[in-house]
Amino acid sequence: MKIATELLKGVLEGIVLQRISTGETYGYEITQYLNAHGFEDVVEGTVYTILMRLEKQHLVAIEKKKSDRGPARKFYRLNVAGEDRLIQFWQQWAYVNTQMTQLKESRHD
Amino acid sequence: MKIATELLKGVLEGIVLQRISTGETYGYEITQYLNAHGFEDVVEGTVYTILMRLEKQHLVAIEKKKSDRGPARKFYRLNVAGEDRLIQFWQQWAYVNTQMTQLKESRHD
DNA sequence: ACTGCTATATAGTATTACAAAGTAGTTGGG
DNA sequence: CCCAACTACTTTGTAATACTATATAGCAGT
Repeated sequence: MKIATELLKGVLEGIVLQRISTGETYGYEITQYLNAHGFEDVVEGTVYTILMRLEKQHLVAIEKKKSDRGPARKFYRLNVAGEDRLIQFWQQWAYVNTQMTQLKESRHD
Repeated sequence: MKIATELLKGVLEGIVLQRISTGETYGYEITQYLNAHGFEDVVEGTVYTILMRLEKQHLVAIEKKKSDRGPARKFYRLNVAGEDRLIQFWQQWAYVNTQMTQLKESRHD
């Protein structure tokens, strides 16, 4: 499904954090995963910008490892600040979700 | 609850469309309503820019009416294109929601 | 060599929410 | 009458973020 890119703002960062939190991973793999799981139009450039943003905000630990299939990979793991941010993200998401549902179901007086 | 403004991008337009769809309304009222229903930090400037965007995209019909309490109000109603857009919005929202839930519950192999 | 896949990086653009300030009409208190 | 408070709309500028497009590079198979 085609998703308006504006609807992904803020969401994609949460998704990337979530993906990293379940085990160390790297940009290319994250992109492939998202493309195969409902976010078909997300491109590499987007994921890499997010990863570099996370790094700049000190939410991740990075380790470079050689690959047997191509260039070296930069593996990401969440640090404590990253885990906190992820928790916050899901709380906000749940909250927005709740409010949206109520809004949709409510009528004018 | 404090919501990251990035998480509202795209969402607010849908909310405003939804609010208009349940009966003709105007900017100030929409702002008040949102502030009282989970979106406390949304300010007038934001709502008015959205309304003008909707107008520019020909999704609404506008009627100016005198108020007994202050300056004249600009009332908004959705036209057919606006209704379509609203339907699309909820479809995309539901889709993203589904994918997010699956993503949160999934683990690395 | 060339193609394709793996992998990272970055410059530029469009969109959008928010901050901040301004303009105006109406009402009620002093 | 003046001023504050509330109602109501508008506009300018800024920050954040996803996307477009492109570049770089390693490795494998033909």
